[in-house]
Amino acid sequence: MSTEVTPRAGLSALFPGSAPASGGSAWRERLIIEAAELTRSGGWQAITMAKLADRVGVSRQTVYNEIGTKQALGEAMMMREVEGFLRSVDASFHAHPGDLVAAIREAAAGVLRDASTNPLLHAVLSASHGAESALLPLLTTQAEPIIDAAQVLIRGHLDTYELPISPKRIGALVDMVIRLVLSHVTTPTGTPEKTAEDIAWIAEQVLRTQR
Amino acid sequence: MSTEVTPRAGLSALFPGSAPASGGSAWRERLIIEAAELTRSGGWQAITMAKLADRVGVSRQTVYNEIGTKQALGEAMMMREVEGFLRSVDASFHAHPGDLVAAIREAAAGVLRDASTNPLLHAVLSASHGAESALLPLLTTQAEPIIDAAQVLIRGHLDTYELPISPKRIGALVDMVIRLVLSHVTTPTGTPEKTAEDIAWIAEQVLRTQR
DNA sequence: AGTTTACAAGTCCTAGGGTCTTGTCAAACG
DNA sequence: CGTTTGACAAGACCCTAGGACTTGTAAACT
Repeated sequence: MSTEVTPRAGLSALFPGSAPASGGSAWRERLIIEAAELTRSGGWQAITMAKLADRVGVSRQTVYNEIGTKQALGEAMMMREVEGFLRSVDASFHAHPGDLVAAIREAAAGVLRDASTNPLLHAVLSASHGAESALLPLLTTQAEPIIDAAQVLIRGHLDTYELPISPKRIGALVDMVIRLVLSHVTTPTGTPEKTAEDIAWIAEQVLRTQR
Repeated sequence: MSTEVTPRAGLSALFPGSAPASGGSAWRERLIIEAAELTRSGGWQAITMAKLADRVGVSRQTVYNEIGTKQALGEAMMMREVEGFLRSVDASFHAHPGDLVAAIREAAAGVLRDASTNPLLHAVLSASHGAESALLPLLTTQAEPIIDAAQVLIRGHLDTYELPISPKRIGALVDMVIRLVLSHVTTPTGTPEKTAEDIAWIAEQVLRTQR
Protein backbone atom coordinates (compact mmCIF):
# COMPACT_ATOMS: atom_id res chain seq x y z
CA MET A 1 0.00 0.00 0.00
CA SER A 2 2.99 2.23 0.30
CA THR A 3 4.06 2.02 -3.29
CA GLU A 4 1.07 3.68 -4.97
CA VAL A 5 1.91 7.15 -6.13
CA THR A 6 -0.06 8.46 -9.08
CA PRO A 7 -3.84 8.10 -9.04
CA ARG A 8 -4.10 6.80 -12.62
CA ALA A 9 -4.49 8.45 -15.95
CA GLY A 10 -7.94 7.14 -16.73
CA LEU A 11 -8.89 4.95 -19.63
CA SER A 12 -10.36 7.62 -21.80
CA ALA A 13 -6.96 9.28 -22.01
CA LEU A 14 -5.83 6.28 -24.02
CA PHE A 15 -8.28 7.06 -26.74
CA PRO A 16 -8.11 10.79 -27.36
CA GLY A 17 -9.98 10.88 -30.64
CA SER A 18 -13.16 9.01 -31.54
CA ALA A 19 -15.60 9.46 -28.69
CA PRO A 20 -16.36 6.23 -26.84
CA ALA A 21 -19.70 4.48 -26.44
CA SER A 22 -20.96 7.26 -24.25
CA GLY A 23 -22.48 10.24 -26.02
CA GLY A 24 -24.62 8.35 -28.56
CA SER A 25 -28.37 8.57 -28.62
CA ALA A 26 -30.58 5.88 -27.18
CA TRP A 27 -30.61 3.74 -30.31
CA ARG A 28 -26.93 3.89 -31.07
CA GLU A 29 -25.83 1.76 -28.15
CA ARG A 30 -28.60 -0.76 -28.78
CA LEU A 31 -27.58 -1.04 -32.42
CA ILE A 32 -23.93 -1.60 -31.67
CA ILE A 33 -24.71 -4.26 -29.09
CA GLU A 34 -27.06 -6.05 -31.43
CA ALA A 35 -24.53 -5.86 -34.24
CA ALA A 36 -21.99 -7.52 -31.97
CA GLU A 37 -24.51 -10.20 -31.13
CA LEU A 38 -25.27 -10.87 -34.78
CA THR A 39 -21.59 -10.93 -35.61
CA ARG A 40 -20.94 -13.45 -32.90
CA SER A 41 -23.60 -15.78 -34.23
CA GLY A 42 -23.58 -15.35 -37.97
CA GLY A 43 -20.46 -13.39 -38.79
CA TRP A 44 -19.97 -9.80 -39.80
CA GLN A 45 -20.45 -10.43 -43.47
CA ALA A 46 -23.89 -11.89 -42.91
CA ILE A 47 -25.13 -8.72 -41.26
CA THR A 48 -27.20 -6.38 -43.38
CA MET A 49 -28.37 -3.01 -42.25
CA ALA A 50 -31.94 -4.14 -42.92
CA LYS A 51 -31.63 -7.21 -40.69
CA LEU A 52 -30.02 -5.19 -37.95
CA ALA A 53 -32.75 -2.56 -38.09
CA ASP A 54 -35.37 -5.26 -38.01
CA ARG A 55 -33.72 -6.97 -35.05
CA VAL A 56 -33.62 -3.80 -33.00
CA GLY A 57 -37.11 -2.82 -34.11
CA VAL A 58 -36.21 0.33 -35.92
CA SER A 59 -36.24 1.45 -39.52
CA ARG A 60 -33.24 1.03 -41.77
CA GLN A 61 -32.98 4.76 -42.14
CA THR A 62 -32.58 5.20 -38.40
CA VAL A 63 -29.58 2.91 -38.47
CA TYR A 64 -27.99 5.16 -41.05
CA ASN A 65 -28.89 8.24 -39.05
CA GLU A 66 -27.42 6.85 -35.85
CA ILE A 67 -24.38 5.05 -37.13
CA GLY A 68 -23.50 6.33 -40.57
CA THR A 69 -22.08 3.52 -42.65
CA LYS A 70 -21.64 -0.18 -42.13
CA GLN A 71 -17.93 0.35 -41.80
CA ALA A 72 -18.55 2.86 -39.01
CA LEU A 73 -20.84 0.35 -37.33
CA GLY A 74 -18.10 -2.24 -37.42
CA GLU A 75 -15.52 0.14 -36.08
CA ALA A 76 -17.79 1.19 -33.24
CA MET A 77 -18.45 -2.46 -32.47
CA MET A 78 -14.78 -3.27 -32.33
CA MET A 79 -14.03 -0.19 -30.31
CA ARG A 80 -16.54 -1.40 -27.75
CA GLU A 81 -14.68 -4.66 -27.44
CA VAL A 82 -11.36 -2.93 -27.08
CA GLU A 83 -12.72 -0.66 -24.38
CA GLY A 84 -14.13 -3.59 -22.47
CA PHE A 85 -10.83 -5.39 -22.79
CA LEU A 86 -8.83 -2.45 -21.49
CA ARG A 87 -11.32 -1.83 -18.72
CA SER A 88 -11.02 -5.44 -17.60
CA VAL A 89 -7.24 -5.23 -17.50
CA ASP A 90 -7.44 -1.96 -15.62
CA ALA A 91 -9.86 -3.45 -13.11
CA SER A 92 -7.51 -6.35 -12.41
CA PHE A 93 -4.76 -3.98 -11.43
CA HIS A 94 -7.07 -1.96 -9.24
CA ALA A 95 -8.26 -5.14 -7.57
CA HIS A 96 -4.78 -5.94 -6.31
CA PRO A 97 -3.16 -2.77 -5.06
CA GLY A 98 0.29 -3.56 -3.79
CA ASP A 99 0.44 -6.99 -5.35
CA LEU A 100 1.73 -6.63 -8.87
CA VAL A 101 2.09 -10.33 -9.53
CA ALA A 102 -1.47 -11.06 -8.48
CA ALA A 103 -2.67 -8.23 -10.69
CA ILE A 104 -0.80 -9.59 -13.68
CA ARG A 105 -2.12 -13.07 -13.01
CA GLU A 106 -5.71 -11.91 -12.78
CA ALA A 107 -5.44 -9.63 -15.79
CA ALA A 108 -3.93 -12.39 -17.91
CA ALA A 109 -6.47 -14.98 -16.81
CA GLY A 110 -9.30 -12.55 -17.45
CA VAL A 111 -8.18 -11.69 -20.93
CA LEU A 112 -7.60 -15.32 -21.84
CA ARG A 113 -10.99 -16.30 -20.50
CA ASP A 114 -12.78 -13.49 -22.33
CA ALA A 115 -10.96 -14.14 -25.57
CA SER A 116 -11.86 -17.81 -25.47
CA THR A 117 -15.57 -17.13 -25.16
CA ASN A 118 -15.91 -13.89 -27.09
CA PRO A 119 -15.14 -14.29 -30.80
CA LEU A 120 -15.03 -10.53 -31.29
CA LEU A 121 -12.42 -9.94 -28.65
CA HIS A 122 -10.57 -12.94 -29.95
CA ALA A 123 -10.56 -11.41 -33.41
CA VAL A 124 -9.40 -8.06 -32.11
CA LEU A 125 -6.52 -9.50 -30.17
CA SER A 126 -5.52 -11.98 -32.84
CA ALA A 127 -5.55 -9.31 -35.49
CA SER A 128 -3.59 -6.88 -33.39
CA HIS A 129 -1.02 -9.62 -33.14
CA GLY A 130 -0.55 -11.04 -36.60
CA ALA A 131 -3.36 -13.40 -37.43
CA GLU A 132 -5.88 -12.65 -40.12
CA SER A 133 -9.61 -12.43 -39.66
CA ALA A 134 -12.71 -11.40 -41.54
CA LEU A 135 -13.05 -8.56 -39.06
CA LEU A 136 -9.63 -7.14 -39.78
CA PRO A 137 -10.89 -4.42 -42.15
CA LEU A 138 -12.88 -3.03 -39.24
CA LEU A 139 -9.74 -2.30 -37.29
CA THR A 140 -8.37 0.28 -39.70
CA THR A 141 -8.27 3.02 -37.12
CA GLN A 142 -6.63 0.89 -34.46
CA ALA A 143 -4.64 -2.21 -35.27
CA GLU A 144 -1.38 -1.85 -33.39
CA PRO A 145 -2.71 1.03 -31.27
CA ILE A 146 -4.58 -1.58 -29.27
CA ILE A 147 -1.39 -3.20 -28.11
CA ASP A 148 0.05 0.25 -27.57
CA ALA A 149 -2.89 1.20 -25.39
CA ALA A 150 -2.54 -1.94 -23.31
CA GLN A 151 1.16 -1.27 -23.05
CA VAL A 152 0.62 2.29 -21.86
CA LEU A 153 -2.07 1.16 -19.43
CA ILE A 154 0.00 -1.56 -17.83
CA ARG A 155 3.08 0.59 -17.85
CA GLY A 156 1.14 3.24 -16.01
CA HIS A 157 0.26 0.80 -13.28
CA LEU A 158 3.80 -0.53 -13.00
CA ASP A 159 5.08 3.00 -12.62
CA THR A 160 3.09 3.34 -9.41
CA TYR A 161 5.44 0.82 -7.83
CA GLU A 162 9.06 1.21 -6.90
CA LEU A 163 10.60 -1.57 -8.91
CA PRO A 164 14.18 -2.78 -8.64
CA ILE A 165 14.76 -2.79 -12.39
CA SER A 166 15.49 -0.06 -14.90
CA PRO A 167 12.76 1.57 -16.98
CA LYS A 168 14.10 -0.09 -20.12
CA ARG A 169 13.79 -3.49 -18.50
CA ILE A 170 10.31 -2.68 -17.31
CA GLY A 171 9.43 -2.01 -20.91
CA ALA A 172 10.76 -5.40 -21.89
CA LEU A 173 8.79 -7.02 -19.10
CA VAL A 174 5.52 -5.40 -20.08
CA ASP A 175 6.12 -6.30 -23.69
CA MET A 176 6.75 -9.88 -22.68
CA VAL A 177 3.58 -10.19 -20.65
CA ILE A 178 1.45 -8.77 -23.44
CA ARG A 179 3.03 -10.90 -26.11
CA LEU A 180 2.67 -14.05 -24.05
CA VAL A 181 -0.98 -13.36 -23.43
CA LEU A 182 -1.63 -12.63 -27.09
CA SER A 183 0.28 -15.74 -28.05
CA HIS A 184 -1.96 -17.81 -25.84
CA VAL A 185 -5.01 -16.08 -27.25
CA THR A 186 -4.17 -17.25 -30.76
CA THR A 187 -2.60 -20.56 -29.79
CA PRO A 188 -3.69 -21.70 -26.35
CA THR A 189 -2.27 -24.75 -24.65
CA GLY A 190 -3.65 -24.91 -21.13
CA THR A 191 -6.50 -23.36 -19.22
CA PRO A 192 -6.52 -19.56 -18.81
CA GLU A 193 -5.75 -19.98 -15.12
CA LYS A 194 -2.81 -22.30 -15.65
CA THR A 195 -1.39 -20.08 -18.38
CA ALA A 196 -1.86 -16.94 -16.31
CA GLU A 197 -0.13 -18.63 -13.42
CA ASP A 198 2.91 -19.41 -15.58
CA ILE A 199 3.08 -15.89 -16.94
CA ALA A 200 2.71 -14.37 -13.49
CA TRP A 201 5.43 -16.64 -12.15
CA ILE A 202 7.86 -15.51 -14.81
CA ALA A 203 7.02 -11.89 -14.14
CA GLU A 204 7.57 -12.54 -10.44
CA GLN A 205 11.03 -13.96 -11.04
CA VAL A 206 11.96 -10.99 -13.17
CA LEU A 207 10.65 -8.53 -10.58
CA ARG A 208 12.61 -10.25 -7.82
CA THR A 209 15.88 -9.34 -9.46
CA GLN A 210 18.50 -7.63 -7.33
CA ARG A 211 16.02 -6.46 -4.73
CA MET B 1 31.78 -27.45 -19.02
CA SER B 2 30.81 -29.57 -16.06
CA THR B 3 27.13 -29.41 -16.61
CA GLU B 4 26.94 -31.21 -19.95
CA VAL B 5 25.65 -34.70 -19.44
CA THR B 6 23.85 -36.25 -22.37
CA PRO B 7 25.42 -36.04 -25.80
CA ARG B 8 22.21 -35.00 -27.58
CA ALA B 9 19.47 -36.92 -29.20
CA GLY B 10 20.15 -35.84 -32.76
CA LEU B 11 17.88 -33.78 -34.93
CA SER B 12 16.64 -36.65 -37.04
CA ALA B 13 15.10 -38.16 -33.95
CA LEU B 14 12.68 -35.26 -33.93
CA PHE B 15 11.30 -36.29 -37.27
CA PRO B 16 10.83 -40.06 -37.08
CA GLY B 17 8.65 -40.47 -40.15
CA SER B 18 9.09 -38.91 -43.54
CA ALA B 19 12.73 -39.31 -44.51
CA PRO B 20 14.68 -36.04 -44.58
CA ALA B 21 16.40 -34.45 -47.51
CA SER B 22 19.01 -37.18 -47.62
CA GLY B 23 18.10 -40.28 -49.59
CA GLY B 24 16.68 -38.61 -52.68
CA SER B 25 18.20 -39.02 -56.08
CA ALA B 26 20.35 -36.35 -57.70
CA TRP B 27 17.44 -34.36 -59.10
CA ARG B 28 15.19 -34.41 -56.08
CA GLU B 29 17.29 -32.03 -54.02
CA ARG B 30 17.78 -29.69 -56.96
CA LEU B 31 14.05 -29.59 -57.59
CA ILE B 32 13.15 -28.83 -54.01
CA ILE B 33 15.70 -26.05 -53.81
CA GLU B 34 14.50 -24.53 -57.05
CA ALA B 35 10.89 -24.79 -55.93
CA ALA B 36 11.78 -22.87 -52.78
CA GLU B 37 13.51 -20.25 -54.90
CA LEU B 38 10.51 -19.86 -57.17
CA THR B 39 8.18 -19.70 -54.20
CA ARG B 40 10.25 -16.96 -52.64
CA SER B 41 10.10 -14.85 -55.78
CA GLY B 42 6.70 -15.52 -57.30
CA GLY B 43 4.76 -17.44 -54.69
CA TRP B 44 3.78 -21.05 -54.43
CA GLN B 45 0.64 -20.66 -56.47
CA ALA B 46 2.56 -19.34 -59.45
CA ILE B 47 4.71 -22.45 -59.64
CA THR B 48 3.79 -25.00 -62.25
CA MET B 49 5.42 -28.37 -62.58
CA ALA B 50 6.30 -27.42 -66.16
CA LYS B 51 8.05 -24.20 -65.15
CA LEU B 52 9.93 -25.96 -62.41
CA ALA B 53 11.08 -28.70 -64.76
CA ASP B 54 12.16 -26.11 -67.29
CA ARG B 55 14.07 -24.14 -64.66
CA VAL B 56 16.00 -27.16 -63.48
CA GLY B 57 16.53 -28.33 -67.05
CA VAL B 58 14.64 -31.55 -66.82
CA SER B 59 11.46 -32.93 -68.28
CA ARG B 60 8.14 -32.55 -66.56
CA GLN B 61 7.85 -36.31 -66.25
CA THR B 62 11.06 -36.46 -64.26
CA VAL B 63 9.61 -34.06 -61.73
CA TYR B 64 6.70 -36.40 -61.23
CA ASN B 65 9.02 -39.38 -60.99
CA GLU B 66 11.20 -37.73 -58.39
CA ILE B 67 8.67 -35.88 -56.30
CA GLY B 68 5.25 -37.33 -56.89
CA THR B 69 2.66 -34.60 -56.65
CA LYS B 70 2.80 -30.86 -56.27
CA GLN B 71 1.53 -31.22 -52.75
CA ALA B 72 4.42 -33.56 -51.96
CA LEU B 73 6.80 -31.03 -53.49
CA GLY B 74 5.44 -28.33 -51.23
CA GLU B 75 5.66 -30.49 -48.15
CA ALA B 76 9.24 -31.44 -48.93
CA MET B 77 10.07 -27.77 -49.45
CA MET B 78 8.59 -26.78 -46.12
CA MET B 79 10.24 -29.70 -44.39
CA ARG B 80 13.56 -28.42 -45.64
CA GLU B 81 12.91 -25.05 -44.06
CA VAL B 82 11.89 -26.61 -40.79
CA GLU B 83 15.01 -28.74 -40.72
CA GLY B 84 17.19 -25.74 -41.38
CA PHE B 85 15.44 -23.84 -38.65
CA LEU B 86 15.89 -26.58 -36.08
CA ARG B 87 19.47 -27.11 -37.13
CA SER B 88 20.18 -23.41 -36.64
CA VAL B 89 18.69 -23.45 -33.16
CA ASP B 90 20.60 -26.58 -32.32
CA ALA B 91 23.84 -25.04 -33.54
CA SER B 92 23.34 -21.98 -31.34
CA PHE B 93 23.18 -24.15 -28.26
CA HIS B 94 26.24 -26.11 -29.30
CA ALA B 95 28.11 -22.88 -29.88
CA HIS B 96 27.73 -21.85 -26.25
CA PRO B 97 28.33 -24.86 -24.05
CA GLY B 98 27.99 -23.83 -20.45
CA ASP B 99 26.33 -20.50 -21.21
CA LEU B 100 22.64 -21.05 -21.50
CA VAL B 101 21.74 -17.40 -21.72
CA ALA B 102 24.15 -16.75 -24.55
CA ALA B 103 22.79 -19.78 -26.36
CA ILE B 104 19.23 -18.56 -26.02
CA ARG B 105 20.24 -15.11 -27.18
CA GLU B 106 22.02 -16.40 -30.25
CA ALA B 107 19.29 -18.87 -31.11
CA ALA B 108 16.60 -16.21 -30.84
CA ALA B 109 18.56 -13.67 -32.85
CA GLY B 110 19.31 -16.25 -35.52
CA VAL B 111 15.71 -17.31 -35.91
CA LEU B 112 14.48 -13.72 -36.01
CA ARG B 113 17.08 -12.80 -38.58
CA ASP B 114 16.32 -15.81 -40.78
CA ALA B 115 12.59 -15.32 -40.54
CA SER B 116 12.88 -11.70 -41.58
CA THR B 117 14.79 -12.51 -44.76
CA ASN B 118 13.31 -15.88 -45.66
CA PRO B 119 9.63 -15.72 -46.53
CA LEU B 120 9.30 -19.49 -46.41
CA LEU B 121 10.61 -19.78 -42.89
CA HIS B 122 8.52 -16.80 -41.95
CA ALA B 123 5.45 -18.56 -43.30
CA VAL B 124 6.29 -21.76 -41.49
CA LEU B 125 6.76 -20.08 -38.15
CA SER B 126 3.81 -17.74 -38.54
CA ALA B 127 1.54 -20.59 -39.50
CA SER B 128 2.73 -22.78 -36.67
CA HIS B 129 1.73 -19.93 -34.43
CA GLY B 130 -1.65 -18.72 -35.56
CA ALA B 131 -1.30 -16.57 -38.64
CA GLU B 132 -2.62 -17.62 -42.00
CA SER B 133 -0.63 -17.98 -45.17
CA ALA B 134 -0.97 -19.23 -48.69
CA LEU B 135 1.54 -21.90 -47.78
CA LEU B 136 -0.48 -23.24 -44.89
CA PRO B 137 -1.97 -26.15 -46.85
CA LEU B 138 1.55 -27.42 -47.34
CA LEU B 139 2.02 -27.89 -43.64
CA THR B 140 -0.64 -30.57 -43.24
CA THR B 141 1.75 -33.13 -41.86
CA GLN B 142 3.35 -30.77 -39.38
CA ALA B 143 1.66 -27.63 -38.11
CA GLU B 144 1.99 -27.68 -34.33
CA PRO B 145 4.59 -30.46 -34.42
CA ILE B 146 7.08 -27.79 -35.46
CA ILE B 147 6.70 -25.98 -32.19
CA ASP B 148 6.74 -29.29 -30.42
CA ALA B 149 9.99 -30.22 -32.10
CA ALA B 150 11.59 -26.93 -31.11
CA GLN B 151 10.29 -27.40 -27.61
CA VAL B 152 11.76 -30.90 -27.36
CA LEU B 153 15.02 -29.72 -28.84
CA ILE B 154 15.48 -26.81 -26.47
CA ARG B 155 14.23 -28.80 -23.55
CA GLY B 156 16.86 -31.41 -24.35
CA HIS B 157 19.58 -28.81 -24.19
CA LEU B 158 18.28 -27.31 -20.94
CA ASP B 159 18.25 -30.74 -19.38
CA THR B 160 22.01 -30.96 -19.81
CA TYR B 161 22.32 -28.21 -17.19
CA GLU B 162 21.66 -28.39 -13.49
CA LEU B 163 19.06 -25.70 -13.13
CA PRO B 164 17.72 -24.32 -9.87
CA ILE B 165 14.09 -24.55 -10.90
CA SER B 166 11.64 -27.41 -11.10
CA PRO B 167 11.01 -29.29 -14.36
CA LYS B 168 7.52 -27.83 -14.56
CA ARG B 169 8.95 -24.32 -14.42
CA ILE B 170 11.56 -25.21 -17.00
CA GLY B 171 8.72 -26.16 -19.28
CA ALA B 172 7.10 -22.79 -18.72
CA LEU B 173 10.39 -21.07 -19.43
CA VAL B 174 10.96 -22.90 -22.70
CA ASP B 175 7.40 -22.24 -23.73
CA MET B 176 7.88 -18.56 -22.97
CA VAL B 177 11.05 -18.26 -25.03
CA ILE B 178 9.50 -19.97 -28.01
CA ARG B 179 6.32 -17.95 -27.87
CA LEU B 180 8.19 -14.69 -27.54
CA VAL B 181 10.33 -15.50 -30.54
CA LEU B 182 7.32 -16.51 -32.62
CA SER B 183 5.51 -13.40 -31.51
CA HIS B 184 8.38 -11.27 -32.76
CA VAL B 185 8.46 -13.23 -35.99
CA THR B 186 4.89 -12.30 -36.79
CA THR B 187 4.97 -8.85 -35.19
CA PRO B 188 8.49 -7.51 -34.84
CA THR B 189 9.27 -4.29 -33.04
CA GLY B 190 13.04 -3.93 -32.83
CA THR B 191 16.04 -5.48 -34.49
CA PRO B 192 16.56 -9.22 -34.06
CA GLU B 193 19.56 -8.52 -31.86
CA LYS B 194 17.74 -6.12 -29.57
CA THR B 195 14.77 -8.45 -29.27
CA ALA B 196 16.97 -11.46 -28.61
CA GLU B 197 18.78 -9.50 -25.94
CA ASP B 198 15.51 -8.74 -24.15
CA ILE B 199 14.36 -12.32 -24.32
CA ALA B 200 17.70 -13.61 -23.09
CA TRP B 201 17.65 -11.13 -20.24
CA ILE B 202 14.27 -12.34 -19.06
CA ALA B 203 15.40 -15.94 -19.29
CA GLU B 204 18.47 -15.01 -17.28
CA GLN B 205 16.41 -13.48 -14.50
CA VAL B 206 14.23 -16.55 -14.34
CA LEU B 207 17.22 -18.86 -14.27
CA ARG B 208 18.83 -16.87 -11.46
CA THR B 209 16.01 -17.73 -9.11
CA GLN B 210 16.89 -19.12 -5.72
CA ARG B 211 20.37 -20.21 -6.74
C1' DA C 1 -38.31 11.72 -33.92
C1' DG C 2 -38.76 8.27 -36.72
C1' DT C 3 -40.81 5.83 -40.79
C1' DT C 4 -41.67 4.81 -45.48
C1' DT C 5 -40.76 4.74 -50.31
C1' DA C 6 -37.79 5.37 -54.06
C1' DC C 7 -33.54 5.04 -56.42
C1' DA C 8 -28.59 5.04 -58.23
C1' DA C 9 -24.37 2.70 -57.44
C1' DG C 10 -22.07 -0.95 -56.12
C1' DT C 11 -21.27 -5.66 -54.26
C1' DC C 12 -22.14 -10.51 -54.16
C1' DC C 13 -23.64 -14.99 -56.38
C1' DT C 14 -24.15 -18.05 -60.14
C1' DA C 15 -23.40 -20.11 -64.48
C1' DG C 16 -20.92 -20.75 -68.45
C1' DG C 17 -17.01 -21.27 -71.53
C1' DG C 18 -12.30 -21.36 -72.42
C1' DT C 19 -7.52 -21.95 -71.00
C1' DC C 20 -4.10 -23.80 -68.24
C1' DT C 21 -2.45 -27.44 -65.06
C1' DT C 22 -2.25 -31.70 -62.94
C1' DG C 23 -1.35 -36.42 -62.92
C1' DT C 24 -0.82 -40.70 -65.60
C1' DC C 25 0.13 -43.40 -69.67
C1' DA C 26 2.88 -45.76 -73.20
C1' DA C 27 6.24 -45.36 -76.52
C1' DA C 28 10.67 -43.63 -78.07
C1' DC C 29 15.35 -42.22 -77.08
C1' DG C 30 20.45 -42.31 -75.58
C1' DC D 1 18.12 -47.86 -67.16
C1' DG D 2 16.98 -43.15 -66.67
C1' DT D 3 15.05 -39.70 -69.26
C1' DT D 4 12.25 -37.58 -72.71
C1' DT D 5 8.29 -37.00 -75.68
C1' DG D 6 3.58 -36.84 -76.95
C1' DA D 7 -0.97 -37.66 -75.70
C1' DC D 8 -4.87 -37.48 -72.77
C1' DA D 9 -8.75 -37.22 -69.13
C1' DA D 10 -9.93 -34.71 -65.16
C1' DG D 11 -10.00 -30.91 -62.74
C1' DA D 12 -8.56 -26.17 -61.23
C1' DC D 13 -8.52 -21.49 -62.53
C1' DC D 14 -9.87 -17.04 -65.00
C1' DC D 15 -12.85 -14.12 -67.17
C1' DT D 16 -17.62 -12.72 -68.42
C1' DA D 17 -22.40 -11.63 -68.10
C1' DG D 18 -26.59 -11.58 -65.79
C1' DG D 19 -29.49 -11.14 -61.92
C1' DA D 20 -30.40 -10.50 -56.96
C1' DC D 21 -29.28 -8.20 -53.10
C1' DT D 22 -27.18 -4.33 -50.37
C1' DT D 23 -25.48 0.01 -49.50
C1' DG D 24 -26.04 4.76 -48.98
C1' DT D 25 -28.81 8.98 -49.92
C1' DA D 26 -32.85 11.73 -50.51
C1' DA D 27 -37.39 13.29 -50.12
C1' DA D 28 -42.05 12.83 -48.74
C1' DC D 29 -44.96 11.16 -44.89
C1' DT D 30 -46.83 10.59 -39.73
